[in-house]
Amino acid sequence: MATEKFSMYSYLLDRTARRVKQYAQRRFNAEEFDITVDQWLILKNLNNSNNQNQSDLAELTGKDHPTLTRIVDLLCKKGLTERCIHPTDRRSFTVRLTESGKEKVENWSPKVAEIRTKAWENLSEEDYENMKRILNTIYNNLDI
Amino acid sequence: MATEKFSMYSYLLDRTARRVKQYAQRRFNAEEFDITVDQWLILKNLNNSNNQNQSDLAELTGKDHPTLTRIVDLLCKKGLTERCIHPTDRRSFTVRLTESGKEKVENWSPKVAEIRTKAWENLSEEDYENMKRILNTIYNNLDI
DNA sequence: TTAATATATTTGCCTCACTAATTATTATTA
DNA sequence: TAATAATAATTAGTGAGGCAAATATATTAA
Repeated sequence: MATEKFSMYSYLLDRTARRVKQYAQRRFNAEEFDITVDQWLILKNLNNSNNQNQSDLAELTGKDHPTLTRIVDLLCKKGLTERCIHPTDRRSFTVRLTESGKEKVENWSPKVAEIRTKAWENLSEEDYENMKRILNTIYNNLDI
Repeated sequence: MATEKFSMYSYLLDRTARRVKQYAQRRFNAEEFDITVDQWLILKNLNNSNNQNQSDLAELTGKDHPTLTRIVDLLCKKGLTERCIHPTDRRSFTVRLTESGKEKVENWSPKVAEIRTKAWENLSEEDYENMKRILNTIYNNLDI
């Protein structure tokens, strides 16, 4: 593809991703959800497969290790998750939802899904599939 | 659109935007470009329309004001831009490229364009247009 | 003209991303 | 087994984004 002409995508991607996060965060705040969107991502993943070690959890959620460490710190401080010693590897922790964390995920999942839906007004399922394909292609093109 | 099923876009958007930025930043670093991708965005915009005040520049680049202030601080510290007093409004500064800043933009623009192109392997112009449309629609759907 | 309001920029505080380096532990190999 | 390498998690430093509040100056209205 030509060069200069196609440089704007990084700007569009960046600002759209930021707005998507910002919009969700404001809705979270307005509902006094008391959690960040990144923290929610971790909770939601733990709800699907609890008791992950941090490395796997980082991989699953696309966070790097230092970032994941800090997010888990914050979640533990809020009493939503806890670190447990790994049965066979003393370098590792597994992270699991507390009761309070489970409740949070269950009570809020529908609301979050509704908030997320807003972005797709005026767009079709085909758009959604196209977008998924394009984003994944870009992601893989830039494999590190 | 249905709910839960369509919630993954925020994750895909976020991780793709991050990888796009990360890839460019690593290439910048490898070339000893000595600048961040966000700083480059500001320089590039100034090159198109020099002597913007900070508010307009923030609007143009999609940065919020505090962030723009800090990026301009760093660019000034590097001697690539300078703040000039606004002729008629003493609250404002205009920002302009120094000679060194202009050189930087001119010398590096082709390289940056080449770096940016990498993301579009295996994708068509139609994909590009679709993606632009979808991202802009999402952006406007979440108008703040 | 004075008072109230609006605007441009900056500062402080918190969260997150990326890199490099550190610590503790486990696995490998000489 | 002893030395080396690899892995899991953390810490430190820098850049950036978001929000709220502060400062200085302009604009508007009473």
